[in-house]
Amino acid sequence: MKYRDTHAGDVRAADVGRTVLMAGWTARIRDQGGVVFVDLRDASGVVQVVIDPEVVPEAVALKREFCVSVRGEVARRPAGSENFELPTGDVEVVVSELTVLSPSRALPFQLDERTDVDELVRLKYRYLDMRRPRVAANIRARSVAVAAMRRTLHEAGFLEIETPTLIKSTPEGARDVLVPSRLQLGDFYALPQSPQLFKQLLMVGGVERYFQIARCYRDEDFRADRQLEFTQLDVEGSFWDQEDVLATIESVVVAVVQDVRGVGLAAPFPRLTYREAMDRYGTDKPDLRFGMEIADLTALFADTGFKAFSGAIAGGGVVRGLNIGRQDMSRSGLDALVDDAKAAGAGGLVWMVVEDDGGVRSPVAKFLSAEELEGVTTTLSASPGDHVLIVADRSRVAAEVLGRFRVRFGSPPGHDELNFLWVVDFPVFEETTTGELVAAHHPFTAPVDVEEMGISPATAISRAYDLVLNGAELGSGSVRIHDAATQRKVFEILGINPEEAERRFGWFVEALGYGTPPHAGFAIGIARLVSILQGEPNIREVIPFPKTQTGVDPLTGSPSPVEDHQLAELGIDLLPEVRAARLAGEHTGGSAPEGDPQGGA
RNA sequence: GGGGGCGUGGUGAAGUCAGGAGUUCACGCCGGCCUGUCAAGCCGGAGGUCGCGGGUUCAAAUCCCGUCGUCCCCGCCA
Repeated sequence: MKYRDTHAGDVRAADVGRTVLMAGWTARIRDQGGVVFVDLRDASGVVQVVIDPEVVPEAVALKREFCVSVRGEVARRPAGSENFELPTGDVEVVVSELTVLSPSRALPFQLDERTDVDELVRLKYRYLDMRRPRVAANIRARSVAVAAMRRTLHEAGFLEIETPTLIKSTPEGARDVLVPSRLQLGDFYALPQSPQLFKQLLMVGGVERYFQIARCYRDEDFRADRQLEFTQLDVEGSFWDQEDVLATIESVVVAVVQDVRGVGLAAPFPRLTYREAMDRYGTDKPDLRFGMEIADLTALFADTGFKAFSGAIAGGGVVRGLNIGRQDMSRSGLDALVDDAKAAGAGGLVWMVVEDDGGVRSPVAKFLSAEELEGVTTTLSASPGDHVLIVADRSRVAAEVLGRFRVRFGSPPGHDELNFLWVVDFPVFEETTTGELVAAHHPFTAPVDVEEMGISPATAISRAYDLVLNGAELGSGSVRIHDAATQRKVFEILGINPEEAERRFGWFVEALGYGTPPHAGFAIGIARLVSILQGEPNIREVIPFPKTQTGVDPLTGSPSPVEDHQLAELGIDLLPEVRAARLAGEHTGGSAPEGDPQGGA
C-alpha cells in the first residue's frame, strides 16, 4: 500500500489543483458540524485538510493524534481565511478519502506547548513528547550537527572508526560502568569513559587521522549537563601539534554552527591561558559574554594593618576583589554572601558598598586606610552604588569563590550570543585536598617540558586545552605522550608503582615502544554543544531518551532486576540485604501515572 | 555523602505561611449544537486516597516526624 506521495509541510499554492496523498497525525481537529478542519502534521510540518462529513463520514470519529492517511485535492483557501502563521497557510487539502492507520488513546498530556509539563511525565511518554516542536527541533538540530561534523572531517581526509565498547577497566578518574563476563567467569569488562587509548593505538597503527561519534559512560552523579551515557565527537591526528588540533576543531565547530544556527563564526577563536582564566575569571571555563573581571589587590594591601588580609598575604595567599555592580541588597543579604563564601571554602568575605559621596561602607572599613579604600574603588572602577566583594585566601580558593560570585551576579545576555574560547596551557597535575597529585587532564597528556615536570611536577605546564562556550566546558584535548619513558615518568609522579602500571597499562606502554608518531587530539560533548546552540537549559532536552538524576529511564523502567538464572550464569550472588530490598519493592523507581491516563467516561 | 526547591482530578496552576466539608481557575476528556475554523466557539457532564506512612488536633492538602519520587546545586565527574 502506498501511504503518501506528498509531505504535509511541503504543500504550496503551486500545487493547487493537484490530487495529493498524505499521511501523518491529526494534530488538531476543529469540527464545525457541516465541515471539519484537521491540522495534519508529519515530520515536514502542518497543512490544513478540509473534510465534508457527508463525503467522508469517518471524519466524525477522529480524535487528536490519530495516525491517518488522506487523499484530496489541493485548493486555494477562500479569501480571508488564510493563516499566514503557517507556510502552508494559503492552501488546504479538500479530502476525498481518509484512512485511519492507527487510532490514538486520549493523551496523557497536551502536545501544544502552552504549559510546561512535568519532565517525568514527558520522559515516561517520550515518544509523544518528541512529537512536540521543542524536542522534535532538538533531535533534528542534533542530527544536523553530527552531519556537519562527519562531512567536515571526511572531507579533510579523516577515517571514521569504531572502537570497542566492552573494554579493559583502568579505574582512575571516573567510576567505570562494569559488565560481567560469562565466558571469563568473575571477570569484568568496562564500558569506555572515552576511546582514549584505542584512538592512540590507531595512531600507532598508522591511521593518521581518526574520528568517531563515540558513546561514552561515566558512573558518576548526574547534573543538568551530565548523564551516565553520553556521546562525544572524538578526534585524533598523527604528526600533529596543538595548533593542528585547534584549527581542525574550529573548522568543525564553524560548520556545525553554520548548519544549526545559520551563523558564520569568526575563527580562530580567542585564547586564554589557564592561569589568566583563573586569575581574571576564577574558573577554567569563563563566560566572556560579560566582563566583570576579578582584580588582584595583593600589592595594594602589602603593608595593610588589617589582619585578615595581612595574614593571608603572609601565608603566601592573595587578596582579590570583584565589582559586582549596582545591587539591591540588604545588610542581611550581604552577610549571607559571607556565609556562601565560607561554604565555598573561603575563610571569609569582605563586602563594600560605594556611597553616593564616594565613601565606602563596609564592616571592615575602620580597619583600612583611606588610601587602601581609595585603591580598591580605583582598581575595581567602582562608582557610587557599586558593590565590591573581596576575598583574602590561597590563590585557588580566592579564584574559585570570586569566580562563583562573578557567574552569579554577572548577567549574560540570551543564548543568541555564542562565545567560543580556547583555554590553553593547563597544568599537568593538580593537587588534591590531601596533597596527592592527580592528572589534570589525563595521564597520557604530554608536558611542555619533560625535565621540568620531573623537577617540579606541581607547577609543570601541559599541552592540554579546553574548548569553552558561554561558560560551559564543551570538550578538551591534548598533545599526547608518544614515548614509553615519559609515559612511565608520569605514572611514577602519579604514585602508580611500576608493577601496577604494568598490570593496568603495560599493553599500552608496550605499544608506545614501536615507533609511535607524535599525535594529539580532542573530544567534544555533542549534547552539550547542541543544547547550548538550541538554548536548552539541560542536555536531556537534546537526548531522545535520557535518564533521570537517579539513573532511571522512566519509559522502560531500567535498570531492573534480572532473573536468578541470569545472575547464576555470570557467577553473581546478590548480597542478602540487596535481594531483600528488591523483594520489598524498594527503589522500584518511577511514580508517573499508571494505566489509563485520561479517566473520563 | 550533603544542601535546597517541588509533589493538589489526565495536564498546568491557586489554596498550605494563618487547620474548619475536595474549594477554585485554565486546558484536556465525554455528550450535544454548529458549513470557514485554525489555542475554533456555545451548552451540558464526568473525573481527585491533595505522593506514601505515622503523629498532633474535636478537625489536617494545610502543622510535626519519617519516607519515596523528581529537579537544581556542592562533593564527585583522570
